[in-house]
Amino acid sequence: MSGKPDEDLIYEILSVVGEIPEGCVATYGQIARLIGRERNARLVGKVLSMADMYGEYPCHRVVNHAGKLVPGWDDQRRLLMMEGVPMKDDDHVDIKKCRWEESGG
DNA sequence: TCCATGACATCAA
DNA sequence: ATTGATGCCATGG
Repeated sequence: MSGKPDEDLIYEILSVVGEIPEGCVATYGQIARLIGRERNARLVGKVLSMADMYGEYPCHRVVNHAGKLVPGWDDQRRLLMMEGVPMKDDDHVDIKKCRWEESGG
């Protein structure tokens, strides 16, 4: 089980990212919290930046607290739109409507 | 150890 | 919305 320290984070982060339902988005802080690393929101982003080499995960469903999309990634907007995610702007999703409620209430 | 970086979060102006 | 500052912490030189 215990491999390199980063592998554990990668596994937990990607595991949560893979749980994000279609048509919803999650924030970095939200994911960081779910894995018990609320302070590691930045690590989430760092892992997602190379998540594509760890498998196919819906990393496009992860945005920052303001619902802003990833800088320099045009496809993200297109991917979110075709999932039915409400957009506020070309660079922001209406996170108030599509925020993933993993607590269920 | 010290310094710089980062797909972040939060506050103040 | 934008800019500046601060907190947070893993990673790399």
